[in-house]
Amino acid sequence: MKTKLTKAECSSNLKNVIDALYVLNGKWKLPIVLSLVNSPKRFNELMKDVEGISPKILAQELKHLEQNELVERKVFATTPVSIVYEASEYSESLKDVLRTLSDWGAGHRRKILGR
Amino acid sequence: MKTKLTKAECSSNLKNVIDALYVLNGKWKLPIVLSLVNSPKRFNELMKDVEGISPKILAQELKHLEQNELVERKVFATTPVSIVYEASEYSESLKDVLRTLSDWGAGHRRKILGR
DNA sequence: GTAACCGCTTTCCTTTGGGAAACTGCTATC
DNA sequence: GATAGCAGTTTCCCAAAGGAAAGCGGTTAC
Repeated sequence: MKTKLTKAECSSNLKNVIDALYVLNGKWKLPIVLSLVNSPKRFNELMKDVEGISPKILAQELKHLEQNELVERKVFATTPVSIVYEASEYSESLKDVLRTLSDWGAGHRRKILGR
Repeated sequence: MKTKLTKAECSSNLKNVIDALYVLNGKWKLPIVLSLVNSPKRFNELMKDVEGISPKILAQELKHLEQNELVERKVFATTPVSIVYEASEYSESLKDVLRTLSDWGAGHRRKILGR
């Protein structure tokens, strides 16, 4: 059964959607999170794994992701201290979001570009 | 059962997610689509309904949405011709995407801001 | 014929995001 | 003592996104 989105579904949820997009937006946030989901990494390891990112942007995006509790910065009291970034348990909540976006994106590309 | 995203879920789907975000991104695309889902509208009606948008941006975003087949531009041979924009049937496919994003966004705001 | 409406387009400007390069303070190694 | 690595920061620059204002070609109402 096909139904249009209701008015309620539209307007009352727009703010939520915009909030969600704000967290995921930008060129690097998802690549960083996905790299950390594969394995925790140190700053310079991330620099190598996330190809093309500059240290300024990486530092900035890590702060944003930390504030949103998607990434955790762990400091170990070795000498010298070692700092490791890892995807938080909460970042698993993105699973549904990313699967839905991925499915729609794949279908959309097929529809618009035919491949 | 909680599981981390698999490597396959991560890297192979990143491009799809980025494609999806590209279509939805920007300050105005969702407000325009949602306004048109409520009811089809003419250009100047949209200008009033989507508060704060400039004609340049509205025209530009409508073209983008048309290219992505989310919005249809219909020309009626009245005198003078009347032009009506409406949400396409395909735009209903966004329903799942928007519900998922809205749910996550709402939960996320509660988590981060506590409201 | 003049004013007003419709559906835009054009020009110019500001803001934002992102990139390149150099630099910093600390530690460790040679 | 010099060099290198870590985890960034700072400065400067460029490009893309977006906004304000004006204009434009057509139509219709006065």
